[in-house]
Amino acid sequence: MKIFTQKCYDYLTNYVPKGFVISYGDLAKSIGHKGAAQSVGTAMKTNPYAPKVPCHRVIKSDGSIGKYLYGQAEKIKLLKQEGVKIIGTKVDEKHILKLHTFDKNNRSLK
DNA sequence: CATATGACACTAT
DNA sequence: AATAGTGCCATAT
Repeated sequence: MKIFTQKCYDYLTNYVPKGFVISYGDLAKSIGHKGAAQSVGTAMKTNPYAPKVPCHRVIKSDGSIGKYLYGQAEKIKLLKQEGVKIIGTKVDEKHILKLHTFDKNNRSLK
């Protein structure tokens, strides 16, 4: 059982491909720490493995960019380079990785 | 060991 | 729709 921070890096490097992003909250859930969204951010910050881990592919649940070690502008730049569309201040939904969630009728949401 | 902090999320205005 | 208030939780101090 790896520590939280380690799992974050592991998940990012192995499950978040170039051209896609995931929210802090969903990342937390994905590694089994539901509710620890803010902690994910803390982890990214305290362990600047810079380009080593694609921490620029983590955004807020409302689609907005969030912060970045080298500044939000840099984060946006990197994402664009990877082919992610930015609409105004938010990331295009098509590039956001979501958990397999369902609505009340048990139909998967897109 | 106890408190504070912050790359967040959710709800109610 | 946009903003403010409240809750969360792993780390840092």
